[in-house]
Formats: sequence, structure tokens, C-alpha cells
Amino acid sequence: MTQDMDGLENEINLETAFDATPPTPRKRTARKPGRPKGKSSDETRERILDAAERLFADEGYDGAALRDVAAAADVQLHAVGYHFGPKDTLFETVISRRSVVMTELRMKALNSAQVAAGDGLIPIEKLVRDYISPFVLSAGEGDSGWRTYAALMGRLANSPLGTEIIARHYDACARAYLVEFQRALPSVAKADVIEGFSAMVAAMLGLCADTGRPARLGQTDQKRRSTAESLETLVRFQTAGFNALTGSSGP
Amino acid sequence: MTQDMDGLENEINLETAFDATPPTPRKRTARKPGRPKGKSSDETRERILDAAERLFADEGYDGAALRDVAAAADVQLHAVGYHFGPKDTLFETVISRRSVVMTELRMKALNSAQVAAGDGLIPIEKLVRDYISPFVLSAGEGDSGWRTYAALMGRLANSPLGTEIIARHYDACARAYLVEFQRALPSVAKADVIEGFSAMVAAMLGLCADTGRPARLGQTDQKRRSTAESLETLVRFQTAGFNALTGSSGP
DNA sequence: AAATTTATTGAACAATTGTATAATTAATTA
DNA sequence: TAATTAATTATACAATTGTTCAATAAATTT
Repeated sequence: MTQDMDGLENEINLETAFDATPPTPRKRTARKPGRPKGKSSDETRERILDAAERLFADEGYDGAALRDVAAAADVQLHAVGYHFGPKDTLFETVISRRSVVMTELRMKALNSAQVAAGDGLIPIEKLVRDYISPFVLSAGEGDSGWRTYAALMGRLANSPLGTEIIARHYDACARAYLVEFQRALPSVAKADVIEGFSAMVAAMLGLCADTGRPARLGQTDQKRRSTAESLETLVRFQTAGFNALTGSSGP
Repeated sequence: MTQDMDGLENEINLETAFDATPPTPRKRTARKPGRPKGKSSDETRERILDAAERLFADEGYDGAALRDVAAAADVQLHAVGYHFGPKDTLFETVISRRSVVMTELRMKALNSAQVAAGDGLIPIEKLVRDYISPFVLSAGEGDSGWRTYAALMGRLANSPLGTEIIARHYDACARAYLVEFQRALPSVAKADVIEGFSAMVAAMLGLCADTGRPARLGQTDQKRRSTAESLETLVRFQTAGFNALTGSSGP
């Protein structure tokens, strides 16, 4: 919401606080039909995407009802369909809105690293860090939308629908990194490099999905770790994992 | 299915082959109402659980319709509710049926390792292997039900519902292992040990969920790796990850 | 042998869901 | 300024869903 409640020239209902139980119907603001005065539809689109992102993350693709998305975005049901078409393309749009940002961050980092390395190799730790940190930092320190997106991606990770969508939005970048991982680990079998990469991604998603399991397993309800600490631990762990693959089965 | 199609004393329809598109309605066998002759209801229960397991794995909790479960199990809709009550308790039963097996395997391995270690420490690699291998081997070499179950667990991993259920069924065992991990890594902060453990579990689930992403990322459609190979790579990778956490921030 | 319990089929219900149609009003274009 | 397009509310629909009720027949108990 870039420019909040402007152009709402009707009586407005200020219960914008977030409901803990998302399927709640949530009475909507009373508004007149017809094109609203002065407000760009882009705001509405973003509001719908934000609401959809959260509901897909909380309830899953099938669990999230378009009515609840509409209510959370404070628009009428049909506005959702009008802007984004059927449910699956809304979902696709939710994913791609941030995947393009994430992929650009990762590819820029990779390109810089390639330039810096020249003919040499990119260190494993740098590859791990460059792939992981945009996601971890966005999820941990970005706005709440990024946190929600990270939860959604984590949830998607091992589902058939999610796999298909991740392939479409993230595989190209993953392959670019894999080339460098393989180059930096010439003695490691390709299948092992890929398995390591998959392990790294799974750990990253699990960390960022932020399910609360670590806190539960630790019991001692210590204050939440800083994102930076978690990131460093993850980088060290995954880097060592990749390096341990050398000298096992030939390439 | 321990004792297949016995007691089906009515005309039977042999299209038992698995449908690639699970939401297909699937016409059921015509049978008389009333208690069937001679067949134990345990068979029916297992058939329903198998069908539910697969549909939950393929379609998710909300995506799986009880009607489709019933059709896949070749029973009437109400038989599902009769045996397992509402949908959420059916789901719970699907999870617990195998979680008790898995937890017993892991706890037996842990107890053996503790006895073998006596007053000494259990090596990290042994802890990793003992926790991971029952799941990986069941998913990779067990019957098809275990493969389905692994996909379901992977899918559950980062969802709110899944987290809650995993806590109920797997946290006790996870804590028992964590004690030994911490003992074996005395210089590592507790939060780091937990983060490493979470990374290990995430990688394990990602591997066993078997989404096909590794094959897609590798492109060269090589024959599927053996489960044993994957397991060894995973153990080596995760063990090195844990060991790399030593000597960073104090406990 | 009668009564009860168990396991099953068949049918129905009320609620929810994704999508489509109609109406309305502001912005844009001709 | 008239006509068209864009964005929105309001309503309707047909399909699907989890659950429940009724009927039936075999097994078990009394």
C-alpha cells in the first residue's frame, strides 16, 4: 500500500488489523459500484496480491478461498477475477511478482562473482551465500510481504503444484548457479552436486518458512535469533556440506 | 492389501489400475448394502488409509476430497466417516500409522548407539545416519505406501497444519536425538545445533518427496540414482555441515 | 432364536466455492 | 460532448464438499 486510504470517498471502516483466523468472512467496507474516483487500479491489484499471498501461505492453494482473498483485500469477489482471471493465474501472479525480484538479485550477484573470478573459480562459500542470502535476508528483514512469500515458497516446496511452479520461475537461475558449483567442485559427480544444491535449497526454505519448530525443539524460549546469525550458520553448514562431497565417487 | 479380493461375493469390476489424474470420479463396484460376508473390516480400514495417504500426498489436505478417497478405496463415501470420523482425524490416522513405525526404528537405533557408546559420545555421522536412514530407505526401497507417505511428509513440512502434526508425532524423537547432537558438539551453540538439525530434516524430506526437480535440473536424463547412493551423499553432506559448526560462537 | 451390534450401501443436506452475468460509475477517447 | 472503455459492486449458478440420516445384512451376544 503505497498511498494509503486516498480516494476512498465513501464511509470507511477502519478495521484494518489482521485477523488471526483467516477464514473469517470479514465484513467489507460499503462502497458504491462503478469505477472509483481518482484511484489507480494498480493499488487494488497490489492489495489483492498481498491478500492472496497471505491466504495462500496460510491456507494453501486449495484452502484459500477467493472470497476470503477479496474480503482481506477489501474488494468485491469479482474484482479478483476481473484483475487476475481464474484462481490458478492469480496464484501464478503472486509467485512471479517476487520471483522476478529474487532471480534478479541472485543473477546480479552471480554475474559479479563471475567477473571478479575472471578465469578462476568462484569459492563455494560465495556461491552458497549469493544464492541463499537474498532469500534469507528478504524473508527475515524485508517487509511483511516477503516474510509471507517465504512461508508460501516453503509450503510449496515439495508439492506437485509447487514443484511445477518453482520449475517455471526458479530453475533457470538454479541451473546458472549449478554450472558454477560443478566448476568449483570438478571431482564431484553431477548428481551429487545437484543433491547438495537441493539440500541447500530445502534448508533455506525450511529456515525461512519460519514454522516455529526450532523454537519448539529448543524449548528454552529464548528470544528469536537474528537473521544474520541464522544466515551465517546456514552458510557455514551448507558450504561444509558441499566441500565434503569431494573425493568420494568420481565425476 | 494383505489378502486381496476375497469375500467380494458380488460381481466385481477389475479396473484397479491407478489413475494418473486422481480427481477422476472412478466408478465403484456394485455391492449390496449390509455387512459383507466373512471379510474383516481391518482390510477395509487399510484400504481407506492407503487411498487417503495417496490422495493427501497428491492433492493436499484440502485438495483431497473424501469422495475420491472412498472411490479409490472402492468403498462408499460414508464408510470413510464410519471408520475414521471427520476428515481431520482421518488425516491424523494416516500420519500416525507410519510415524509410530518410523519413531520406533529411530529410537531403537539411538538406544543401540547409546549402549555402544557407553560413557563416550556418539559420532555425528552415526547420529545423522541413524536419524535419516530409516526414512530414506523406507521411502526409497519400502513398499509404495512408504513412498507415498514420504511425499506426504515432505509436502507437510512447512505448512502450519503439517508443523502442528509433525510436532505431535515426531518432536519427542527429535529431541532425544538433539540431546546427543548437542553432547557430541559441546562447543556449538544450542540454536546452531537446532538449525543444523532442521537443515538435515529439510534436506531429507526434500530428497524423499521425490519431486523430480533434481532430474529436471540435471537435464541429462540419466537413470534414477540408487537410494543407497543418495543416502551416502546426504549423510556425508549433513555430517560435514554439523562438524563445521564447531569453533564459531561459543555455547 | 431373538436381540443387538457391526459394517456397509444409498441418498440427502446445508455450506462453500470458482466462475459468470448484470448494473453502475468514472476515466478516456473520438 | 458523446461514445467507449475500465474498474467496481451486486447477484446468481452450478458444482463440489464434509457430514448426517436411513436402510440393510452379516456377525455376535444373550
